[in-house]
Amino acid sequence: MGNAYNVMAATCPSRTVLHRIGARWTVFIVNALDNRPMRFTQLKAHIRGITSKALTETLRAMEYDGLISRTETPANPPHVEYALTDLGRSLLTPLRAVREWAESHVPDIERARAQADAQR
Amino acid sequence: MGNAYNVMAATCPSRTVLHRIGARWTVFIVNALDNRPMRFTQLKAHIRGITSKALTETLRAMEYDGLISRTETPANPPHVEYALTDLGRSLLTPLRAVREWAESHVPDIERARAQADAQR
DNA sequence: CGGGACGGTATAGATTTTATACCAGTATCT
DNA sequence: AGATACTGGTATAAAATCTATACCGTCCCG
Repeated sequence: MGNAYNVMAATCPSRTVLHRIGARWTVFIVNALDNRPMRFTQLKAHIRGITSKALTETLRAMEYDGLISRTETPANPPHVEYALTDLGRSLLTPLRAVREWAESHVPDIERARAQADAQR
Repeated sequence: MGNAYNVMAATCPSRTVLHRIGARWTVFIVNALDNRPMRFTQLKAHIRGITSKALTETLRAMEYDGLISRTETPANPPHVEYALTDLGRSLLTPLRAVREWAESHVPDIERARAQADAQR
């Protein structure tokens, strides 16, 4: 019982989905919201190096896709919380694995690069 | 015993790694080489919509990072085979999960988008 | 009144991706 | 012999995306 979608097909909707979840900052936001909701400035501080614009745009796209919820509490200073939805939480499993792979294979990659550099 | 790397730090080497494995076409190539080596034109035909340039550059970067091997067999017409290395195969597990998530959650995402569109 | 926190926008420049064409070497067809 | 096709790519320019930097309005605190 495979499903009908195949990312290898240029026009398959799953490719759009893969493109979205593979976007530059999505993996960071999903991992950041892992176990707690976060506010805009918290996210910006936590994901070092992201600009407000990139954060805003990625959050908007993820909200549109139903991966996160945006909750505005009327108060001042303004209080806006972002949290993973159930759908977003289901994405956490694979994306956490990707993050963990990156963090645990740095030495392997550096070794491969050094070896490739030495070869020439 | 966590490791010393953290992708949330702007200058952590793991971020460079994450950036590389999150690059546009890496997930496609890793999944395509899943169970068999493939030649350039096979890959290009299998991953519908990729251009020669994107394929060449992604393959070169992945080879540099030690994720794939490139084997040129002296024959004509030219015969060049790309295959996952052990390191690349270890990346297959998380990236296959990402691909599968994309393929299996298309209806959820489409539903969320339709609902967001309806709301305005 | 001055200054800061919050949740962002605006604008322009840099980088990356895509589209389109083209190439050299060999083999095969006519 | 000449035309054609397949392989594994390059070259070039245009289009899309990402980053850097500055700035905003509202409110509160002192």
